Amino acid sequence: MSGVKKRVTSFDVARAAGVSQSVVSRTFTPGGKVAAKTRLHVLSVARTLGYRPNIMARNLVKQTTDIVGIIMADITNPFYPYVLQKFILQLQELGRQVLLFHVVDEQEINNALRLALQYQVEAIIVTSMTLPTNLAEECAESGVPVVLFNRYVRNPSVLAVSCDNVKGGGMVADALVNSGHRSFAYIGGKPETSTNEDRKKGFTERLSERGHNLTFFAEREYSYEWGHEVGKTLFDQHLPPDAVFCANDIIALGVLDAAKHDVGLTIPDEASIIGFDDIPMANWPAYSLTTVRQPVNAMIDRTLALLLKKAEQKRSETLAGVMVVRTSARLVL
Amino acid sequence: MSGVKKRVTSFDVARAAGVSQSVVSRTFTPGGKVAAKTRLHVLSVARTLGYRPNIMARNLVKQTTDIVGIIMADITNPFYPYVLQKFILQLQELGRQVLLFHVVDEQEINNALRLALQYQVEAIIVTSMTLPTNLAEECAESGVPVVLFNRYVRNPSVLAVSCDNVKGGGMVADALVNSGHRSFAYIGGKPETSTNEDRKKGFTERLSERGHNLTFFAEREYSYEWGHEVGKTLFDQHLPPDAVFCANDIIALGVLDAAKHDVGLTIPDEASIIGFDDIPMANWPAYSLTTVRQPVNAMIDRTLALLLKKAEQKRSETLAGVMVVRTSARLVL
DNA sequence: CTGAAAGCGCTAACAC
DNA sequence: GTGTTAGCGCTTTCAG
Repeated sequence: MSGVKKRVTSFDVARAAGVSQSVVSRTFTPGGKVAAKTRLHVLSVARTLGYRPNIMARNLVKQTTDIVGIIMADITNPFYPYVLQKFILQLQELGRQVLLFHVVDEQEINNALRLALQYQVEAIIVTSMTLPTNLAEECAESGVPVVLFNRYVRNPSVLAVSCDNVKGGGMVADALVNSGHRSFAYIGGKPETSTNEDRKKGFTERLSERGHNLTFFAEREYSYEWGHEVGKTLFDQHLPPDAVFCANDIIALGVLDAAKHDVGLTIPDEASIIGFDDIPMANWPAYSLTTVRQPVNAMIDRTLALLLKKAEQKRSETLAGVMVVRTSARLVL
Repeated sequence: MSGVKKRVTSFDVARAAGVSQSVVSRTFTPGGKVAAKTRLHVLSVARTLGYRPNIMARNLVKQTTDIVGIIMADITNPFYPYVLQKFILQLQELGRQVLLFHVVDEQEINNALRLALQYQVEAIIVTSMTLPTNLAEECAESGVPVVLFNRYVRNPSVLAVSCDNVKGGGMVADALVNSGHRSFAYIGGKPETSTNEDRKKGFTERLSERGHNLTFFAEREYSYEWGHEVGKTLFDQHLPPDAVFCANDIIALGVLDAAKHDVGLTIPDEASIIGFDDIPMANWPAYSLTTVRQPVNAMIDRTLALLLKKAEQKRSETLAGVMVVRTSARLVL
């Protein structure tokens, strides 16, 4: 009624229960040594007073936090909500909470990181962004482990977990060549990102090993709009490619829609389109997108292991993806 | 190298700079009164030592937090990533951070809420879930404002911001009836949720005012899979409805795919399908879904106002949605 | 303008 | 078992 309620502290409970404050503290500490009846009494007094232990105060004295910072850029790409959900669920099970930072561009990662550090997070996960080396070192110095998810940087001191994108690109090239395709396009995402570079590299290198080249190449960002836009120009050429590999699914969906709905092609008869990630929409009948599935669960597990398991050798990891064959590409297996 | 780095505290900086600890504190306090040259000196010492103010400690003494808790269930529904992103961006601008809780079912909201409270959050946003009344009161008692986003409960003491779903359902009914449709289906989401009940209510009531009834009705959950499944049985009837209103877009997309790809109907010629939300995919050419757009930005603004603006009359709000006409429904305007 | 001192709410020895 | 005491790192009077 009258403005801010005063907080109920362990002292209040102690006084009301006729015990010392430490007894209250012990009552709320998992292994705390308190006589069974005392504990019950304290608990009941606490309940009637509406007492809740202040975790922040606890964290302060324990010199630790159970908060993990997640810095995320691309949250509207359907790949990430699942990732985020899974991270949170796992972390919650491990007794951690998630402080989520959303950054719009790479500049801001700087601030986000600093902020996270100020909140004394126990560890930091950075998704779909790279870290300037100096920043990485700053984190290392402050003793807060940082792991990049789905990206990596050259510097081996920055831990990262990602899919084997080079291999993934190679698998796509092989499948396409094996099935008799003859002209190949690569539609990339954001330039200079490790995912984009590696998928492109894996694809083109395998292609040339098999005696083929790219006939079309473009890259800009990881979005449906970009895929849709470039798809329209791509298939408008007088001799469009018969195989298109897109840096991720959301781009591929845009390309697919351009091919089918804007240009009027029959897919996969007139062109094969393949993506990367295996987002939920890839399996929708409107798309039925052939793609390379990232081993998300395993990637998340490894990320958490690198972040929170104390006794383990820590080094970056690359997990293999698996090809998911649907009907957006004409593949003979 | 050697395990955990010791934290650098304001005392360390003070000692190294030859000043008192309070000077260091003031240096890092926005309006702090410190001689310009002292501040510069402290700042430089702080930098070389790698000092970062400990926000948790500050929060403890200031008896406030700049952390807002968001409790979210449906994060993989494409409607929510945008909502989440927007909330975070706005909150970050207001100098707040977001502690994100993901709950799988309504049971867990209990825990999530309690946890959030223990972390001394300044305010709590609950999306797409309702609050048992007792919980709501507990929050009120602890003085932490809670706002439901996109749901509400009868109890007027629980603040909520949502779209005018009754009106939205009515708009859809009107549009459909006006355009000569004759048999109407409602595919709902999760039963007993205010969104589902209100959209259904608005739709069916307006329908009956106009002399029509529902010929088909089903509800289960807000998911593509549900829409897809029910869509297949719906259109497999010998006299399927010519107008289908779905509780949200993601369901509608499933229904649409069932109609087009599983049953082989031509949309909108053989059936009109309308959704609710206006998620990004609704505008993709593969779907071109006619829908009711929720005024998300305004809803978010109002939510934050209710949560953080101190001097304002607080009561639940309902904002009007707007019909977005695309091509999944045969509408004459 | 600067320093000393008193907490914020809690945990963790250390005695009893 | 329980109480006492000393902090965790910081802000904030209150003197100087």
